[in-house]
Amino acid sequence: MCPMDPDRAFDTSLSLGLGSYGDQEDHESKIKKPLAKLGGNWVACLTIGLPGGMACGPGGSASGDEAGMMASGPASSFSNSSSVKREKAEHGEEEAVERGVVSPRAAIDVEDEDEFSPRKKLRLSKAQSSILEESFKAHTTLNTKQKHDLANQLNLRPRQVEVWFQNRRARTKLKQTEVECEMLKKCCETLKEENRRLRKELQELKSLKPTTPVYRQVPAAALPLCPSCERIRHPEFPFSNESRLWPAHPSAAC
DNA sequence: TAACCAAAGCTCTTTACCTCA
DNA sequence: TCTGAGGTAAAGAGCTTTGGT
Repeated sequence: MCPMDPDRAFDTSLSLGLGSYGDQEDHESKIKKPLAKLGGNWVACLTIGLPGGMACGPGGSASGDEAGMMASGPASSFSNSSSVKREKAEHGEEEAVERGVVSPRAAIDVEDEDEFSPRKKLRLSKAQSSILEESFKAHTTLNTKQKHDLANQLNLRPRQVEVWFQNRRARTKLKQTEVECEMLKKCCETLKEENRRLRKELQELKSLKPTTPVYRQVPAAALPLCPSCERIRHPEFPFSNESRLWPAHPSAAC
């Protein structure tokens, strides 16, 4: 599989009998790629299946007053020093923000981009995550205008919104893969059971009519095929040696 | 019209940080 | 208090598409 070829990669993972994608295409995305199809039924199911507000992560330290949080600016914060950690541990994140120990994200980004280390880990507030989730439900990819609008609304950088959507698509795809894996496992079990049942049936038929040639009871689909032309093996010599396996075969390769 | 190039955007993978049991 | 696992924001590599020249 070529990881850099989304088409092929996606075909490999999705062509295994699910076939229930919606026709929804993200018309605002200029790339009509398979991932855009994830905006269809499967994504909808997965999204609904996730617990509400899950995307805000395990932090959950918010008091639940989301309106208040949004009104006072993003509660997202960085832990850039041990003193900040201590402050947050002792007084809670919101209080740290209020006390100015943890700066609002927007102020850091816009005004002092280079003040902190390159890896700036933030945690989105519940309100921010909720809005992003709602937006993701509407469209799994964003055009430039949508990205900037959302960034303004959430007081984030457009790049952060972009990254969030990238990660969100990745999570969706991962979930989807897990769902498919489970379905394939079940399918495999069903086929195994069917195989056992047919074998048992075959044994019973054999015991009833021991003189009947076996090949007449075997469905065509179960007969061996020529690897080059895929013709069914000649019924007159079902168990003959290799030189007589394909007596009427037109190909010299066999 | 074809070839080239740069920018933008995407996926995939990895890294770093945070939280929790 | 320490630690490992899990979740997730962010970064980097590489690819594709698109628009300009």
